[in-house]
Amino acid sequence: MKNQEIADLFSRVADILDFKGENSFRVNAYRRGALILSDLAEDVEALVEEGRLTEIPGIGEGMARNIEEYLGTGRMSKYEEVRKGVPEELIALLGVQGMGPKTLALAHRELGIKSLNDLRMIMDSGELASLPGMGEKKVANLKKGLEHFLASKERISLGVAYPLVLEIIEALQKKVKVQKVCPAGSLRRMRETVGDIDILATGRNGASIISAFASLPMVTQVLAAGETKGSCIVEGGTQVDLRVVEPGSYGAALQYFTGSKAHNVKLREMARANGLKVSEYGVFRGEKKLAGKAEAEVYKALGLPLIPPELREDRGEVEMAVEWKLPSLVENKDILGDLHVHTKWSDGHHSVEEMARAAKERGYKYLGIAEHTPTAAYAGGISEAELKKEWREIAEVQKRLKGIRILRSAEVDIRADGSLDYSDEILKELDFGVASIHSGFKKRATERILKAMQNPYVDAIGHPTGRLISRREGYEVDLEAVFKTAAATDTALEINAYYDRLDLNDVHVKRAKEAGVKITINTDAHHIDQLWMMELGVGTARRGWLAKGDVLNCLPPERLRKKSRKKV
DNA sequence: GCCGTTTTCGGCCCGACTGTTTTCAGTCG
Repeated sequence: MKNQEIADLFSRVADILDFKGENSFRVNAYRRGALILSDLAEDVEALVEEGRLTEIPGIGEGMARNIEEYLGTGRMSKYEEVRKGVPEELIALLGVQGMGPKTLALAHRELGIKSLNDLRMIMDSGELASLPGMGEKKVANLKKGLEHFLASKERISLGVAYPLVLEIIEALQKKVKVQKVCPAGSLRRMRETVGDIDILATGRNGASIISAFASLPMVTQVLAAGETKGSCIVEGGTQVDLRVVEPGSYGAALQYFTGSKAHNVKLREMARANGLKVSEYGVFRGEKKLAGKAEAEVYKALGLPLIPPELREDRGEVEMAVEWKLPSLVENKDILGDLHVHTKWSDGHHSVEEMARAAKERGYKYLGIAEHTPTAAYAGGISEAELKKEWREIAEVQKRLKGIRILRSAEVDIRADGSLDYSDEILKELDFGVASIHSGFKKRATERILKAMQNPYVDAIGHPTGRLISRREGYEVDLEAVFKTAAATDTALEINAYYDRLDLNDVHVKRAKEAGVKITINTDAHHIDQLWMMELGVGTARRGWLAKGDVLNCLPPERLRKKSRKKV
C-alpha cells in the first residue's frame, strides 16, 4: 500500500510551497491531501483502478493526477519541480518552534543559510538579529526553539502519556483549588502517540493555578507561566501545556483544545455557512453568545449531538453527526473480560490466581489465560503436557475463587507454513483460542493467517499486523484479504491493547467493522499492573467506531462460549 | 488546489501572543 508514501510527498510539497511563499490556501490543500491519504483505510491503488479517486472530498483533479503518476512511474513531477534548488535540510528547519516559512525564507534569501549549522552560525554572529523584522528577542526565542528541536524526542506512546497526565492532574489538585480539570488534545482523543500533553482547567485564580503547576515536582523546566497559560517540560522531556479559562467558556475551550484541527476546521466551516461563529470562547450569532459552558452545548448550538473525542479526526464523523447517525461507542464498563493474558507458566510475572484476582478487582466476569506455545521458546512457550498441568491449576484456583470464570485460552503460534503449534485434540479443549505470528514476519504472513483462520478452534487472531509503535513495522499482510476471511470463517481479530502494540490500529478497526469482522480487545498483560491497558484498547476501538455489539468480550461468559464454539 | 442549497470564480476557521513595529506581520495551536 503506497498511501503513506504519497501522503509524505504531499506533505513535503506543502512545506516547500509554504517556504516559497505560495498561496497559503494551496499549501493547505496539499496538507489536507496528505492527511486524507494517511488516514485512508483503503488502498489508494484500488481507488485509482476503480476511478473513484476524485470522489474523496479534498482530492481533486490536480492531486489525482499526481497520485496516478506516482503509482504508474514511482515519481511525482510536481514534487521534483518544487524541490529544485531547495535543500532538504533547510525545509526540515520548519520544525523549529518559532521558525515559520517567512523567517526561514528571509534567512535563506538574505544570508544564504542552507542547513542547521548555517542557522546556528548566523544566530551566534548576530547577523540574524540585524535582518528587517528580526531582533534580539526573536533570535533568543529561536535559539530556545532550536535547542528543543535538537533535544526533543519522538512522539510518546499514549500508554506512557496517559498515566503521566493523571499523575500531573492529581498532583495539581493536591496543591491548589481547581474547579474543573481535564486532559485535552490528542491524548483525550486517545491517539496512539501524542506530541505534547494539553490540560484544561477552570478556577478562580488562573495565575495561582499556573504557578502551582509550574512548581510541581515532576517539572524540570518552565517555558512560560502567565495568567492563563503555562508551559513546562516534565521528567522524560515531554512538554505539558496547561490553560485556565473562565467557567463560561470551559466547554468551548475543551472542544477547541481537544481538536483535531481538521475536525475543528470542518465544524467552523459548517457553522460559518449557517451564519454562526465558533471560537474557543463559544458559539456566536453576531454578538450573541449561544453556547460555551459545556461541550455538549457547543455541539447542540451547531445542531449536532456531542461527538465523542475519539471520533474527532474529520473521518466522516461530522457528516454522520449532521444526520444524527453516529454509532453508540463501546465503553470501558462494557468490557466483561480479558481473553489474552500470560502467567508464570510462560513469560508472565504472576500466578494464575494472582492474575484472576486482579481481573476480578477490575470487575471482570472472566479471564482467558493464554500462554505462549513451544515455537515461542524465547517467551517460555509451554508444551501440550504442561498446558494440561496448567489446566489442573486453573481448576483448583477456580474452586476457591468465585465471581470470575478463568477460561482456558492459549496464544498458539502460527508456524512458517501456516500450521498451528498445538494439535486439534488440545485446541478443541480450549474455551477460547487465539493464534498469533511471532516469527518469520516476512514469510507469507497473509497466507499463514488465512490458513490459521480455517482451523475451527481458532477464535481470534492475536496482534494481526505485528507492528510495534515507533519500533517495528508490521508484517507484510494484506488486511483486506484477512478481513474477508475473518468475516467468512467467523474468526475475530484482536485489538491488542498493550501500549506498544495497539494492533489492530484505529483505521484498520474501522475497516474491519465495515467488512463485518468481530473484534476482541485484549491486553496481552504479563503483569497485574498492565491490566489497565484495556482502556487503551477501548480507546482504539472507539476511534475505530466500534459499538458494544462489535466487541466479543462485551458478551457475558455463557454467550461468549457459545459464540466461540460456533465455528465447530 | 479544492469546491459550490449564495458561487465554475472567488472565496477558503479563528484568536492570542509576540516582537517589532508606529499599525501589523509572523507564528502557533
